[in-house]
Amino acid sequence: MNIWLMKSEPDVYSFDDLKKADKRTSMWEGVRNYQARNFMRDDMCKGDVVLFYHSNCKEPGIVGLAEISSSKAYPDPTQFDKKSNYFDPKSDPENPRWLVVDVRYRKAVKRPVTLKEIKAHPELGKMKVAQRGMRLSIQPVDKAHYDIIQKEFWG
DNA sequence: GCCAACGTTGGC
DNA sequence: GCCAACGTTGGC
Repeated sequence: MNIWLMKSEPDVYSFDDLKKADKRTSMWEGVRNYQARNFMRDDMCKGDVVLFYHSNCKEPGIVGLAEISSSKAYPDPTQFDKKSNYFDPKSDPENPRWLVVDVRYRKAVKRPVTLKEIKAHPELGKMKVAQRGMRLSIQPVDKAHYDIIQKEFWG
């Protein structure tokens, strides 16, 4: 089982939005970065754990736990939707460039694990998300880091 | 709102 | 294939 950190801007799609979604599940649409796409395509498995991270907001940090609920990645419909912000005219419908997975809500944290705390923590500070200039929106998480978060924040 | 860091694009 | 210019991300 893999563990992932997935970023979302709460103004665009928050952890609460996922909770309120039909079946508490949503397509993770709009990924337009090849490295992140490749994680979805090559490495994600149904049941993988997801740390849901709020970015570009007042208090960035991990706000909840989710899981991958599709058995594999599949084409992102928004790439072909001219009205979508995620429309990509260069993507060929015969060979779609961008993929999604389904993500299902699991539970909220007792309190958010803020980026500030992550950076200040001797171990968690080593997480990718804490590193300077780290913009990747889907990141693998070490089990050791997940265990710490689980112990200290889900208790 | 600022701006550093990064990924992508496109001319050459 | 190089690299400058550009657009985006995302913390602050």
